[in-house]
Amino acid sequence: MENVFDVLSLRGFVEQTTDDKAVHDLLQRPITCYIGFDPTSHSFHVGSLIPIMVLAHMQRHGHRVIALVGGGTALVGDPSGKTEMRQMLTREQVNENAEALKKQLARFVGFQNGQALLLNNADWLTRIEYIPFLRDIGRHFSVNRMLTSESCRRRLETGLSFIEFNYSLLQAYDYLHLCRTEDCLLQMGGSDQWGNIVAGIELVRRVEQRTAYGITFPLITCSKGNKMGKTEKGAVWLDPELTTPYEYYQFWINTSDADVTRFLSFFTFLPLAEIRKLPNLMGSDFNAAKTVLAFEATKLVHGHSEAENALMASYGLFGTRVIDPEVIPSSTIPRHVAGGELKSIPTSFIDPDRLHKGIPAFKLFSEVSACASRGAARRLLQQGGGYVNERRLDGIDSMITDKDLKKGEILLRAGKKRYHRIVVNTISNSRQKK
RNA sequence: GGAGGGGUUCCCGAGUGGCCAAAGGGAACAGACUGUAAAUCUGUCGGCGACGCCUUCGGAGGUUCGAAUCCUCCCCCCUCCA
Repeated sequence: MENVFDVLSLRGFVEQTTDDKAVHDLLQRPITCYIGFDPTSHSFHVGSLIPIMVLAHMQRHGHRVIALVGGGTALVGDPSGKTEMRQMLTREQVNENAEALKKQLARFVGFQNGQALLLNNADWLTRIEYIPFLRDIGRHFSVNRMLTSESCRRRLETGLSFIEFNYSLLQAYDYLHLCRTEDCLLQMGGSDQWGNIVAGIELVRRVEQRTAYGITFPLITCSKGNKMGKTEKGAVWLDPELTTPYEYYQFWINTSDADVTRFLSFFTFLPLAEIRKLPNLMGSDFNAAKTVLAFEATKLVHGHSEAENALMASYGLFGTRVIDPEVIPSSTIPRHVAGGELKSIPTSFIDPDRLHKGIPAFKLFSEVSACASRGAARRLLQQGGGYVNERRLDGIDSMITDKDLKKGEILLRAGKKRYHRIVVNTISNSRQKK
């Protein structure tokens, strides 16, 4: 079997390793590896996709993967990067979150038969006794050394509490623990975790006299250099309740040209050879590649049929695209469909009576949260960004009435690409808001 | 515990009695141009059926015709001293 390390490197996942050759050799045989995840939310967002994809690649290449939920470390706060101390969670919250995260993870990684584990470090960290910990673990850490670390130095300027300063000890202890109990010898993480990973490796060497390894991923940014995963509505979540499949699809299709091939290799399992073979993309050719990206990425998180719905809705709104069979042949994207079915775009229901009387457009836009507030909706209309059934509304006094109905629906558009569907409510009392 | 410096609208950061819903920048949004891209230019950027009203400048009171700005108490952060 192919060595994962080569796959990961070629796909751009590897930023740094503790020893390229040794890591490569290590991965020749099935091993156990882990990545830590933050359990402060009950859903991942796209920012966590890189580590998730790495776990998936690992497992696909026969390795056993551990997703470590930092329930214990979440009680402490990580000094690296963040300027603020992390908000602390109760164990119950962490457990709930961990359960939810596991479900999302299960779309990428199989947990059957122990081929993947989800562990919570609260299980061992909360049992630590202070004195033995100091004596057995603490002695191996040099404060001088810790102070020179990038993450500490930055925080020393703004202030760093002792509890945060200890974070890397706990992180290192996790590694030691997993090495002992699960024979885990590889930890991976974002580049901001480098220091913590190395600390763990050193602890393992000193205590167990074993050599452990580490890999870090690059921080994924858009080509513009800002962090990815944000839209006007905030973070892009994997949970369909927080970010619907349609919105998720839209997020990916709005990828910048410069990021498309990179994102295809990061966020899909499509063969690298095919991604590289994309016909030299020119101008609007990029859109075909983006469509594949959006479809595949949505399929991974929400399943094939949701991805197809999102695709159809997008075709209906933005025009159908025929995806050339030459473009990423392995993709299961439907290649010759006509769009139309809009049911997966954000939808609100409205009372027929209200519509009959007429509703000021700005009210309706804000009510269905196509705009953040009525003021924002007024601004939108003033600036010519409000549309009803693709007809631009002029003036802030525009009314929307049942004359605007088309087949019992009204299609609102805010700006260039934010659509919202209004459906007349036939069952009078189920007024729904989104 | 002592001395000093701070907490401003999403973020950074001006503002030290009325001209302040608060400079400037960033982010974001809209329009034009495009390809649901980028860059660029222009506009918007607390809430409200809105030439007015309401709520914001760490929290609570107070002085004043009038407070982000002055006073009192409290909370939090930073620096130095103990």
